[in-house]
Amino acid sequence: MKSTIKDVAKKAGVSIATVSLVMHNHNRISSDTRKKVQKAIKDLSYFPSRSASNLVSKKTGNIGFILTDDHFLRTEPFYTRIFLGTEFEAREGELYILLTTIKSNFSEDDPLPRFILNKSVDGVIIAGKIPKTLINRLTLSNLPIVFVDYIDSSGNYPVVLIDNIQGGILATNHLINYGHKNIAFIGGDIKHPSISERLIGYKKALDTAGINPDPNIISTSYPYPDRQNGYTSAKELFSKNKNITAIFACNDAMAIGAMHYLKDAGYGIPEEVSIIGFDDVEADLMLEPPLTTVRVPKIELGAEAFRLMKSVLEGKSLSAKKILVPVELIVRKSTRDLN
Amino acid sequence: MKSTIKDVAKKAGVSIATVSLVMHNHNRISSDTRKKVQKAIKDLSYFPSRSASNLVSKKTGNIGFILTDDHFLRTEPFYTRIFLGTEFEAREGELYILLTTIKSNFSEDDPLPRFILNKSVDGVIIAGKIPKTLINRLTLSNLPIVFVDYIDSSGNYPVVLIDNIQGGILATNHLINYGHKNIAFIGGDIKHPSISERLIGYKKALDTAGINPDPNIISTSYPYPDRQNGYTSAKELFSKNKNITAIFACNDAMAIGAMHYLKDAGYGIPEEVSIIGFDDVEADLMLEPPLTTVRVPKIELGAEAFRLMKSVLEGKSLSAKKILVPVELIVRKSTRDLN
DNA sequence: TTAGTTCAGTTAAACGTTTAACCGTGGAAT
DNA sequence: ATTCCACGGTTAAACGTTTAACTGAACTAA
Repeated sequence: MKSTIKDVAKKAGVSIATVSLVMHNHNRISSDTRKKVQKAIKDLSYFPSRSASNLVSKKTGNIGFILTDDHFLRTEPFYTRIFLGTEFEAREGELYILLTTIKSNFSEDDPLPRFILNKSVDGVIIAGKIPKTLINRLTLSNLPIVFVDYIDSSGNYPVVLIDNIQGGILATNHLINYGHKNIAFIGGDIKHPSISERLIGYKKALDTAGINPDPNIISTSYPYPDRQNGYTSAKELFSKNKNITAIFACNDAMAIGAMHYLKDAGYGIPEEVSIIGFDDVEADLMLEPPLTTVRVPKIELGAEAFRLMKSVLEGKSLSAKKILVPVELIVRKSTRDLN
Repeated sequence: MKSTIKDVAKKAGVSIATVSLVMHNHNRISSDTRKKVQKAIKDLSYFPSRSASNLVSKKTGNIGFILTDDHFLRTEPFYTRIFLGTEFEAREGELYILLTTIKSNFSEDDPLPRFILNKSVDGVIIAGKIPKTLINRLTLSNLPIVFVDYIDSSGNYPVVLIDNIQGGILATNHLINYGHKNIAFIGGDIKHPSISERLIGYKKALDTAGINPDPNIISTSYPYPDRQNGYTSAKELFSKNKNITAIFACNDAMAIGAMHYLKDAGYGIPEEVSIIGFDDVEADLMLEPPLTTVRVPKIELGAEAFRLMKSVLEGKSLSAKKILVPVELIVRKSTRDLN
């Protein structure tokens, strides 16, 4: 039923090698023959067998995509969007993406993803922060690895990152331009490189504006950046300093949590307190007021990671190329111009 | 570097056929030989090449998993959990899951998922409601199809479903047992089979309790079951009938929307109005009060779908087996006992 | 003793590609 | 006229499995 390269060759009256060469756009073939073959391919709706071609080319044709359970199931679809970007980009080509999750607390004894163990992938894309022990063990497999939105400090890997410093500056400058001076920072986990970079951006912007950042209004000690911790951080911040007029939260989930606190505490948003988030997730638009934020192009991040992986596989790319994806300020209603 | 079946054969001093037979637990092999071979396999950490074995067995070793973008990116991780269940279950075996999304408004002209086009899967799992036109076109490919949490009315396919009627009864009975009589129903889209079944359960429970359902407090005309529509439905319901003391919402997103309305309108939950949802998503616990709901075992649904697919592939299962997965009442704080 | 059967393992073909090496033809250069 | 080369295509080996058919040894039954 399913047609093979032989059927095509017979129908076009050429050898199977010719068909193969046509499939790969090899230029050894005259355009006459090429057309004949292409017609045959179309008529028989021929698709080459992946197994056969992988077998001889010693590729698997798959890319593994690793996420932690937490990230995959996150309420705000952030990493799922990144995955989707990778999938979209892969659709153009021959490679398939094998998605798997690992436990967030992946330990020394947990088995590696099976596509690593039985060598069913040509490379691995890792999205978001994952346990160090996994990275170490992955390295042993000698597979090309590309990181997205996270890079282990020690590692020298190709990576696609958000331009976090720029984002931090963008957000902070927006507030500064709106006349704010007491700008609180809600970071969540300072050990996360993205957060520390956004903090750098924040400080840099403050510095160029000649504002001295009050360490009391910087909160960076909550390990998990969710709504709950956004709420708690905001509460803590206001207990230390009542003069805060604006908050820069390092992701929208924490921003939403902080907004909840502000409402509970009776602060008007943005009349009394302005707030800006980071990520740009759907929920932002449902909020009252809609959240001003820094947009992270999630689909683009995933697509870029795939392209990077491809160029690594083709040997085109230097082994540790870093790509910084720019972010964009999205002004909505949660920040107020004091001028 | 990577060892092949030949290496194992040489090391164990047998033929490659013997190795293959051992790998497949064939009983033609003496336990002595078997042990020798297994040792060699382990020593060389041999894994058979998927390409090679797929090539000869004419399988792809992959299962496609199709979701709409909407479902994949849904704020409440419902279908992503189902996918994860499938992935978990697949991890035990040899099959890989290829996840892809299609546009929710998939039309006649949109291309089929590429794994269908180039025949890279042995079967397809479809989760959630997808456009009819996709189903029709999929059928032409002659691939085994398994549905999860949705079944096209016309179709006679193997399917894993939630026991929606039971769920409807469970939810409604809970409210009845708590002494409620004016129980509103928020369904979203009545054309969705799950919703119509839950409505059946609702009416059945009311009926056995001798309560006559007021058609005015049944809302089933919003196409998309999200928070927004939950809010709107509740508002509408209360504008028609002020005596409602309880709401059964067909998913937690709509329940959350309805809760928002209740709060905005000044109704105490559960003092004045009780509310029960359906699905059991993480967000439920964050709510104030935490939402009583009907738990859908999402991971289990996905796992069951995979098992069903496997048995279909092995020819074990009748072509149109239906599996009903039971649901469970989770009582939290959003419903009040009037007795 | 002989023929048949079972057991445990081997042989070899087949799966559908890719690609290095080869080949024949026609023209260009000498 | 001879040599060379470019062009356009073909041949055939190789990739790593699975499995039907085969083989040889040991045992059984008559």
